Formats: sequence, C-alpha cells, structure tokens
Amino acid sequence: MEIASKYDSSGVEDKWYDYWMKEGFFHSVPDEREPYCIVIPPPNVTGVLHMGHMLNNTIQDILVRRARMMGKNACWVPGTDHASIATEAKVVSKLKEQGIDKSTLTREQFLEHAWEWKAKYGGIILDQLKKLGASCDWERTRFTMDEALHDSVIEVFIDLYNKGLIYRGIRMVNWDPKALTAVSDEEVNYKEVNSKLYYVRYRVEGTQDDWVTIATTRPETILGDTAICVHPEDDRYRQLSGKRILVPLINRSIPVIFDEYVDREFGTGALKVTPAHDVNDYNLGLKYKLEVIDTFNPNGTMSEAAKLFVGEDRFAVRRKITEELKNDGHLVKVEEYTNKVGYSERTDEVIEPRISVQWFMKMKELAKPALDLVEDDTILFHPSKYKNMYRHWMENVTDWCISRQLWWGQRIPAYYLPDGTFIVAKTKAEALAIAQSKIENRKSKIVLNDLRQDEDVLDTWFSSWLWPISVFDGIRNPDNPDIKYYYPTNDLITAPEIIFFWVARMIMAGWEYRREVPFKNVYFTGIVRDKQGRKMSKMLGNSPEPLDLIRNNGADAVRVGMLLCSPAGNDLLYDDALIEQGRNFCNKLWNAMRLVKGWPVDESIARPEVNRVSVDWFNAVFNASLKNISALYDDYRLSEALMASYKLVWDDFCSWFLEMIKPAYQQPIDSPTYMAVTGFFEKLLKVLHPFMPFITEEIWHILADRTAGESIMLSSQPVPEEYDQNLIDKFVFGEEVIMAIRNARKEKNIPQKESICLFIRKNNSELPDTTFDGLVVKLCNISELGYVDEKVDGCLSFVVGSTEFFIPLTGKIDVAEEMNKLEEELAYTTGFLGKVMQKLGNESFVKNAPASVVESERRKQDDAEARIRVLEEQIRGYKENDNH
RNA sequence: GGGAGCAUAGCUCAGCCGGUUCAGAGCAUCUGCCUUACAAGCAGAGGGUCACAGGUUCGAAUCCUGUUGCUCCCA
Repeated sequence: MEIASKYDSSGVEDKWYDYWMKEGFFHSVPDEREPYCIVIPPPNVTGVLHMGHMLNNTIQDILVRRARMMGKNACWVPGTDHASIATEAKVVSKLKEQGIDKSTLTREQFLEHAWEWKAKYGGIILDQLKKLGASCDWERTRFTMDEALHDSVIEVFIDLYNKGLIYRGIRMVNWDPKALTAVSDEEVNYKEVNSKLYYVRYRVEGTQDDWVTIATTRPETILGDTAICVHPEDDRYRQLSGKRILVPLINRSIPVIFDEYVDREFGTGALKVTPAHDVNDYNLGLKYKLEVIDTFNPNGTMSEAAKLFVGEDRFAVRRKITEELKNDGHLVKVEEYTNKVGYSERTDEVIEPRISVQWFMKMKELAKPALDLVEDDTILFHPSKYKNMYRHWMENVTDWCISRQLWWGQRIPAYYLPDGTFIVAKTKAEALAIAQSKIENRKSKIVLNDLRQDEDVLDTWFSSWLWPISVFDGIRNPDNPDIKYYYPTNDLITAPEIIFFWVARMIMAGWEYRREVPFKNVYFTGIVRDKQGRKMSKMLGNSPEPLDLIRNNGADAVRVGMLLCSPAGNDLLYDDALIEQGRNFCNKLWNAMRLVKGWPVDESIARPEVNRVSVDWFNAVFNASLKNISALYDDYRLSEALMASYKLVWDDFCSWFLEMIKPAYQQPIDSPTYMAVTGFFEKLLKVLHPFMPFITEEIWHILADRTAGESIMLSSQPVPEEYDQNLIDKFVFGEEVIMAIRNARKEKNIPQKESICLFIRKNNSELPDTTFDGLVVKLCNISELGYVDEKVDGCLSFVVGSTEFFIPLTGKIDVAEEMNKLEEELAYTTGFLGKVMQKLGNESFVKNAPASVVESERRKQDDAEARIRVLEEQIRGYKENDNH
C-alpha cells in the first residue's frame, strides 16, 4: 500500500465532511436514548468567522462528538441572529452605495432589501464552521427572524406586557446618534479618553461682576443648563441662596439648587445641571422639578431648543462654543483631564444620554430565581469564578431597555389609538377588537385605519434570550416532542463578555417559560488575543485569517493548537507555534499508522514474552489515562483532557509502547501482538476523535477495512476498565534503568547498535523482579543480562533506588569522574535523609501528623539509608581499587 | 469611585479544603544524534528563594493580614 510519508490534510477533510453530511450523521431526532444538546450561541448574521468563533465552536464540537460517542443522542443546533443594529447599518450603507437613501424607502421596501442582503450573506459564517468540522445538525438551522422564532418573540412580549413586566416609559437612555437608536446599558463600552475640563464662569443675575465658576467636560451642553447645583454645606457658595444665575451666551435665568450630590472636591464645587443630557443631572432635575431642555437632535446635532449653533454637530460645537465663551470673557481656564466616555458597542459612536420614550422590561422579579439557580449550582459555571460576577449583576440589575429605533427586527406589537393610548396585541385586528371592547359606547367609531403600530423593533437580545426554547418552537408549542426531548439543553459555550446580555437572560426566560433551566453547564471561553495580549481586531490587523489557517495546517491542527493552551475562562494568546504543535501531532499520528501498517504479520510465530508484558503494560497505562481523561472531561478541563490524550499517544504509545513491540527490521510481528496494537490504536483514535475529527476518521479507515456507512464518529468511546496499577508503578523503575543505560551509552559514546552486557545486584535482601528484564534487553540492546551477588569490577555502574547496575566497559571508565558522581549523589541523598530525620525527630510531628504521612517519612528514611549504604560501598570499592 | 480575580520556570498554565515527588506539564532554550515510522523527528539536559513582608502551624506555593503590580466587571 502506498501511504504518503507526510500527512496532508487537504482533500482528506472535505472528503470526510462530505461523507458525514451525505450519511446524515449529524442529524438528530428524538428517540429513546439520553439526549445531549447544545444550542450554538448564534453568530451575528453579518459576521465572518474569527478566531473567537474557532475556539468557541471547537469546544462545542468536542463536547458534541464525545457525547455522541458515549451513546447519547447528540444534537447541536446551529443558527444565526438577525443583529438589528449591525445588519441595518450594513444594509443602509449598501443602499447608499447604490445611491438609495433609507429615508426615501418605505419600511416594507427597506425590509425587502434587508432580506435580500440576509439571503446573500447571512449563511457565510455557518459554511465556514463546516471547514472547522462542526458536527451541527444543519437540518435544524435556525434564524431569529424565522417565522417560528419571530412569533415566539411577539408572544413573549405580549405575555410579559400582560403580566405587567413590560412598560413604556420616559427615561434617560443611551442614545447612539449614528445608529439613531437607544441601546441598552450593556451595549455601552466605557473608554478612558484624554479630554479637557473647561472652567466657565456664569454671572449671578442682577449683579455686574459676581460670578460662579463651574467645571465641565462638555461645554456644548451649557445651552441646556437649567440650574446650578452646589453642596448645602459649602461655605464658598452660601451667599448664592435665593439667587439666580444667567447661562452664558443666551442669558437664560436659572435657579441655584443645594444638594449633597455635589462633590465639593471636584472642579470648583459648583455643578451645572443639564437634565436632558446627563443621567445624574436628570435625576436632580426630577428631584427639583427642573426644566428639561433637549438641545440635541437625534443625530447629535444641535436642536432648535439650543438657540445657537442649530444643526451643527455636537463636537464641532464644543470647539466653537469654547471660542465664543472665551471671547465673551466666560472661559476661566482649560485643564487636561482624563475621563471615561461611553461608546456604542455596535457603532463605536459616542453615546449621548438622552431623554426619550422607550419600552422597558422589569428585571427584578425575573432575576431572583435566575440568581438562585446559579447560586445553588443547579446551573454550573466553568470556571466557577464567574458566579461572583453573575451575582453582582443580578443583585444590582436595572430595567432592560428593549426598544430600538430600527426597522430590521421584530416590530413591537403595540397599536396606538388616536387618543395616544395603546393596545398590545398580536395583530392589528386583535388590537382593534380589544380597543372596541374597551370603549364599548363608541365602538363603531374606531376602525382599523385608526390604529398605528409602534415604529420600533425589539432589541436583538430579546430574541436571543429565548433561543434555547425557540429553536425547538417551545414557546408556541410548549408540548412538542422536540422541546420535551432536548430541553433543558446540556451545555452552553460562550464568552464571559455576554454573561449579562445573554446567559443571565436565557436563564430568566427558561425559568419564566418552562420552569426549567435552559442548560446545566455554562463553559466560559477566554478571549483570543495576539502574542502581546491585545484583543484581535480588524483595526490592528493582528488576527490571522481562520480559513487560511485551516487550509494551510488542517482543521485538526488548528483545533488542537487553539485548545491546548486555553483552559476554561483563560484568555488564549495566539501564536503560530500552537498550530504548529497541532500539525506536528497530526504528523506523529500519521507516522505511527505508517509504522504499524508496515509490519508484516506472521500467524505462525508465537508471541514473545516481551510483547505480552508490553501489551499488559500499555493496557494498564491506557486505562489509567482514560480514567484520568474522563475525569478531566467531567470537570470541563478540556485543554487538560487534550494534553493527557496527547501525552498518552505521543509518549506512552509512540515513544514507549511501539518501541517495545517493534519487530526487528523487516521481521514480521506475531499476530496476537499485532491485533493488540491495532486494537489500542483504534481506541486511541476514538479518544482523539472529538479533538481531531478528520485525521482520526482517515486513519481509522486505513487501519482496517470498513463497510460503507461506517464512521469513527458513530463508534463508541472506550470505557475505562480495571487495570493493574502495580504494573505501571513497577515499570517506573524499569524506565529509570533504561534511561540510565541510555545516558551511559551517550556519555561513553557507545552506539545503540553495539550491544552491551548488564549485571544487576539487588541489595537489602530484595528479590529481583524480572518482569521488565526482557524489555530492558530489547530497548537497550543488551546481549547478556545477569544477576550477581557481588559487585563486578571494571564496570561502569549506576544505582537506581538501592539496586546496583554494572556495565562492563573495560578501559572506558574514568575512576575519578565516577567517584565524583557518586560523591555528589551521596551528598544529595545524605542531605535528603537529614531533612527526613529532622522531621521524624520532631516529637510534635510524629504526634500530630497523620499516620500515613509519618509512615511515608519512615519509608523515605529506609530508602535513603539503603541507598546511602550502596553508594558508600561503591565509593569504597573505587578507593580500594585505586589503592591497589 | 464600587466589586471580583490573578501574581508559580523565558512563555502559557496545572498544583492551592496544608503533609507520599527537598515544586509539575506543554512550548521555547541548550547538548548529542539524518538510529530503516516520523528532523513536522529521536535521546538527554538546564531552568523557579512559588510577587513582597508579616502571622497561624510540628509543617505553608497551599490558610490569615498587609504591601506592590496586573486583569476583568460595574458606575
């Protein structure tokens, strides 16, 4: 058989993915097996695959593939969300390129364009996931604007409204002047920026030269000032009581108010109050019934109410008004100042606090059970440290602004009557019916055309929070077989950044609508950063192109590389070397396969004892590792599970086991051993399959003839069996002996080809354990191995434990050097013994420490003493020889 | 400003409900090897006063207090 000497992933990966798809292996339907379900955190429909997706989806695929191989009915539901702000922005800019202005379109026309855009680009990211090997049930692909999911959102809105949890209110919101919509508190990123603190003096009304100086970072809002606030106990401003102040440039007369809110240390201790443009000022305004003057238009330009600079952008106005204040003698000074400014998560535009009417959802009631479910570990977070963050947020939760001034999304099902009141209902007709029933006397007067639906759509997260339920249509049809079978789902894999946006709210929705958790475990991945620890971003250009990585290295290599260095919740510092490590591992596996496949099998030869021991040993090691790997999976320590699997394959299987049973060059191997080897190999492939789906499938098919429709992904994970720990422990001694001999060969320049003799002398009346002697002979090319009672002269010797080993090497021994080594070892061991004796000599140690600990110290003492005796004797031997 | 977390080898991290290993892994580094599966490899080696200072204890990387530095979240 022709097998390439290097593994080439190209071709292999597409071949197997197509096969899996063609055979429908990813598809799941409810049956009598235990379900295992993950819903994908729906990527943004505008998105393209980035490194974060790669990590996140690799982890999901690992869990899903493993569950499938554990006999569960695994279902990974893929899909995308509609991302109202981002998508609308994309569509608007695309229209602009075509010379179409959004404002010239009707809502319906615009949505047509949006759907067209979605049809064209919306599936890109899902196709990219296929390259990664994602075993999603593509027949279940969902989109948050699909009819079922859309209607679920509307139903939930109506339900929560009827329960009194949704209300319409005038509030200070975070306004995105670019997207022209309000965004939630969670969608505002605060960044530290270098700005300026302007000291501006306001004249006291009725005086010529009495002034109050305030400090502000936003002089453009002066035009909206409706009060000056000082601390009631601030002596500097006591005389302002009862006075009024004139706003510079426009000479509006405003009151002075006294409130403890003011920080006397900041600036001058006098605060200008602009209720329309600052949330704290807004609250002060409510308290003192101040006038609210909104000086900004929605797009961030000055409004008519500002009187000056009308129509000009707020940042241009900041410069201009500063000039003007200066010219008029109002500007006292300007200081450099660092403060935090909110930016829109979606558009990166500076957020304006703005008064507007929005829809809100009350969170307190829903938060309570959602917090408890995490506190009592009904839902487990991995790592658990995120519980703290979750608790903190849930205990300080604020109402959720759920309306967005956009067209792309679920339109709020509220219908306004001519008198300004509104009815929340599924359709206009239903709303009309309700309206008519409410206004019995004049029912005939209201007709369908009198009703006007709210123009706004709902926040995208208002779709996403239902995702684990709505993908199974569990809102509209709560008793359908899918939702009953797959819900609650098992694991959610997501980024800690969206713990509040999404995770918390899914838990709320799950409890509200199913009285069940949406998932049992939440695995938080880290953020993929570059080597210097910077987030990967398009702007920095520090992110590799994921599909190029896959093309150049293979998806398996990329998966392994990314996972190896990313424990749950820790950031991953991406480095090409990681992928290289994954690629090297693929190659290692490939070559192991080539080696094994290259051995001729001879049915007629009997199995050598060495092979029997080797097989027993590896069997024990394999099962011990498997048990460990299994435990690591149970703990969601996936990177450690991978590392354990990696070492099992590379170190134990390739470096040790294959060398142990490797037949001499061009010699055949006995059949039972060969069967054992291929059996182990298959088991290892199965262990690796969740991590490396493609290469394991390829090698699994090369290793043996498979029938059509077979696949490693449908095979069963090996289950840890009973194993002989004693055999593993014993070989540790054998390993030490083998390594000592290798070292000796190296030091003395004895090539492996040249065979040597080995004599062993047990001390302290130990009986020799010959279990691994045959292996030592084979691996170290020993021509004669014998046990002796006396030390052998003219030999290179070494001591393992308290057993002496002698290699006859006449003429190659440097006595001084050997003695030196022995002296060093003796000094080390004596020092060690000293520490042990110190412990054992301490009465409170012996009295207080557990018996097992004391016992182990005693054992250390015995071992050390025995070793010291042997070392001393060897040294004596050299000295005697020297004297002769 | 409020809260949380982290600080262990050059790098990324395990270990941390105190006690079998006078501190472990992978990568990187260094030294030998083109040994007929694999140089994308093999065989070895070096490398840490466990951030600092106190305390509790027979015993502290592990528990407590403080200091310093970093990160994240919230306002």
